[in-house]
Amino acid sequence: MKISRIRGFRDVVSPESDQYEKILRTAESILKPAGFERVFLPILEPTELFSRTIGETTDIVEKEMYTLMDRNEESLTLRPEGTAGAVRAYIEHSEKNQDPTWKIFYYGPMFRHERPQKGRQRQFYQLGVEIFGWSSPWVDAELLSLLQELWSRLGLKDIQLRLNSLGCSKCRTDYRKRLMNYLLPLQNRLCADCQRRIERNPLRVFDCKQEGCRSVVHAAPKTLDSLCEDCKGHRSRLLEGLKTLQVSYEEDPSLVRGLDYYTRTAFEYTSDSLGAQNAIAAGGRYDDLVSQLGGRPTPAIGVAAGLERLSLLLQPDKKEGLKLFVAALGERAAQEVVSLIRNLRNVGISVEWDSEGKSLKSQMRRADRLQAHYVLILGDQELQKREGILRDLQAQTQESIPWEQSLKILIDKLGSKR
RNA sequence: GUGGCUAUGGUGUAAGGGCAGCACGAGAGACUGUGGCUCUCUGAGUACGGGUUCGAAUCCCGUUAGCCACCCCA
Repeated sequence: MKISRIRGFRDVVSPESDQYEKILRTAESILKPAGFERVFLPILEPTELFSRTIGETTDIVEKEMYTLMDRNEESLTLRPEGTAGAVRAYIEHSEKNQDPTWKIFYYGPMFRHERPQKGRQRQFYQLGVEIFGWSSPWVDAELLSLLQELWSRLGLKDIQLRLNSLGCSKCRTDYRKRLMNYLLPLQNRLCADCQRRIERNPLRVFDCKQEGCRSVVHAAPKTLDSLCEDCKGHRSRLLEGLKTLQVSYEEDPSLVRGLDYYTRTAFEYTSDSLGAQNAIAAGGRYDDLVSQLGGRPTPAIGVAAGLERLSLLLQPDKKEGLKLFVAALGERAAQEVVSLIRNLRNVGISVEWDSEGKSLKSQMRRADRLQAHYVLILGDQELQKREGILRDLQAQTQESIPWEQSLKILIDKLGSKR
């Protein structure tokens, strides 16, 4: 019986996988010089880690988590996002080595039980970046600047940065009160979903796309107006920093994030060419999260970028052609050829061959299809003469080379190119 | 989770109650040891399960999956 993949879980194969690689390589080349270390974090965590951090009333926790019982009756969950696990790791890590700062990035699968759509899978891949231990708005500005650099090096155009400040826990509760006071008398103008949201999570009303709700929200008090002096200062210094670093942005007071732990800076990168699933990366500051999970109070900021959405935006790269195809005719030729192939590969020259003993024509065809630059032909005649034929497929020329020196000759000829 | 649309070789498509065809790709050959162009041949398909009918790719129902919107979000 054929067993097929489960819904929303995909095999990421070439050329998409090549693009994931490219994104990761590029990100690494930007982040490493900025002092970030690459970490590998667990995919499975205690359920409580997510329910406590992301927010009990969020969609993610309420209905999208892959939760399972371990053999010892402990409830475990496949991580729906990366930050909670990173914070957990930070707490354990910083206890050990006394250093309150940590700059990390990681990459891996996340899991949410949503209805699949283009750019939305149940297992999806995120690149996460987290910075622990600094509260200065310069850190926010630098992170946004690194991201801008990443988009630009990946050749992405038309990426918008939307920015908001949600305030610290104090201004958030103040604001929440003001917002509820404003919304309650207007309840009947809101859709059913939003009426429920007022009590549970009034900020979410801002996300609603219903006509009635939008008009109500339009005149609603904004987070920006409720910021305390410190938060206002943080915001304005961040905006100055962005100016200095020439990071372009657009302020969006209605931007609230789907996770409850954000404080102060919240941001989202979107692209117009992705349809409804238009967010390619998002993040923000979460200054209370570390202490909330039992660590020493530590300010932090982070971002998550979705690889499938990024790769949808990337132009496909043309594949690098093969350097050498070895056409060995017969078993004896195969015996001669295999260690040469290994040695060439060991110095970084890409080599393929076909061990099925196909006809020369068939092997030449394959070499052509693989866009090989050269073909090395070894058959009975060549074995007799102890030489091989090296054909340059692009130049359409060929020459005989003495077999005993073939390794050296090939390395000379093919090694340094490109 | 809700609603809509869709499902034919590996890929892209035709047949709209009556013989499942075409193109590309793949494999072999024409060229007996040399790729690309050309030609020939070969393999490969109606997502799955029911129903209507003399007869179903085609009509109906269910399932599954994909896409789109909602929702949500990366």
